[in-house]
Amino acid sequence: MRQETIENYLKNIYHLSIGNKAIVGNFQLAEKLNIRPASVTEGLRKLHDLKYVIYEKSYGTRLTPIGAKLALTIVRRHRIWETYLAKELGFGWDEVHEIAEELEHIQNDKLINKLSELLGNPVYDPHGDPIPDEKGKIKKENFINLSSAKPKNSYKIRGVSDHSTVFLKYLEKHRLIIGAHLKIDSIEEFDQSLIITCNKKEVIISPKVADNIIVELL
Amino acid sequence: MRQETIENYLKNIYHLSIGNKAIVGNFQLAEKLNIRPASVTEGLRKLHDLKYVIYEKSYGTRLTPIGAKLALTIVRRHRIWETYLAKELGFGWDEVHEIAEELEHIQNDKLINKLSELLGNPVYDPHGDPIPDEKGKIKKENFINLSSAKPKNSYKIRGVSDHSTVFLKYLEKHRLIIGAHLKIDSIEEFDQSLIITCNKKEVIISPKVADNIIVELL
DNA sequence: ATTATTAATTAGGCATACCAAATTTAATAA
DNA sequence: TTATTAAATTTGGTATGCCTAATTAATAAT
Repeated sequence: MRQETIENYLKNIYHLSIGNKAIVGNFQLAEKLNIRPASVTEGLRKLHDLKYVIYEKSYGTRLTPIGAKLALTIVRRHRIWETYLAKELGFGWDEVHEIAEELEHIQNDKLINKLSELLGNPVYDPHGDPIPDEKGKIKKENFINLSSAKPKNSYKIRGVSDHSTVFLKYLEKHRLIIGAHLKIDSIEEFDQSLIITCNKKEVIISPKVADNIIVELL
Repeated sequence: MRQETIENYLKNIYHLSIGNKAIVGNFQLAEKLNIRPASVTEGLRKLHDLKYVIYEKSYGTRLTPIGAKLALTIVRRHRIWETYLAKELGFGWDEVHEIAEELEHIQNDKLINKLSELLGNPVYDPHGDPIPDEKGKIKKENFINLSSAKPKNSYKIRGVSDHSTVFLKYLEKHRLIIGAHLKIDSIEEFDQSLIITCNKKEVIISPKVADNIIVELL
């Protein structure tokens, strides 16, 4: 199996098992990998043989310790590159994801460690995601999705789940950036829209948008 | 055809047509690409269809303007990355080639231009090779191989043809680095070894080594 | 000019990573 | 419990990029 293929599978299994539940289904994984479920079945069987995952057919998949370690290596590479591109080269937070998607497959740990050092060993990337350290240790915070926040409470934006350019450009337009404070005024009963105050301005946010903003209760 | 495959073919055709002659043979190209001649025949037919090369069977191959442009893009990427790794991240000149071999396939011109700018738009990489500019324009110098240098003349080292770690470590050990001045004392008749003086020390150099050192007559 | 020799091509094959269509398995609702 | 629906798997197939072995073409040597 090509190294890049392995890495893309493991990375996405990792993200799915963090974001949703421990056991990952083929259908979701197929969507993330942009391939058909039939191909995923095949790929997972190989990754199982390679001891990267435990794949029980028609049930689900989870990472082995070996697989998790490699997954975290890729996540680290990705987030270090994103941080580097934004901080050192002046790319926008909406541009870095795509480039890092390629750079994360460069096989050289010394390179990543040098970049990390140059950046002062950052713990968060430009999207607010925690960067695993060299050993794969990653900060675990109990931030929540804005979509599950309660009215009248105040929150601080800590990150985003969607990294696409369109989404990030949208957030920027409304000044909904990492670190910003916001208060939930009310929740629209009809469609679950949030009416929030941020930067002294009222903004209405769709449930889909709220679902991709990560906040911390203040 | 995968982009990386295309790029590796074109890059190597470019290097062979500069170093040797305009028309490149399959056998040499196979060696450079580390694949068998039979596979090269197949690859070249495809590159011909894609208009990157003009391939005349059993005769040879040359780049089209389109192909040359892409080849120079790859060469630029490679050399910018090498310079970046050496100058900004402190990698040794013997380490950078391998890493750049991967990095050169990252598809983002803005990235390369930002790196170039950060470095002050360098014209030479750590091995003394000229870096093409954004338009593909590359400095053409008439340096010569040390192996074709004449006794009693003095030269300045301007570059190397082989970029392998072993070779570069060897040169470093003898202080035969870019910029160093040397004088050819004599040429051994028996095996064409060169007896040279560099940094006030006499060094004996094999023809193979001399063939991979590029010098300028002083 | 004929013969070696070396290079290039053809023919037939293999592994990877994907696919669509048909089928099976599991989960959910009636 | 059975019917319905959704997810996962199997089967058979494709394109890519390589390979070896056999053959043909070009080059060099006698």
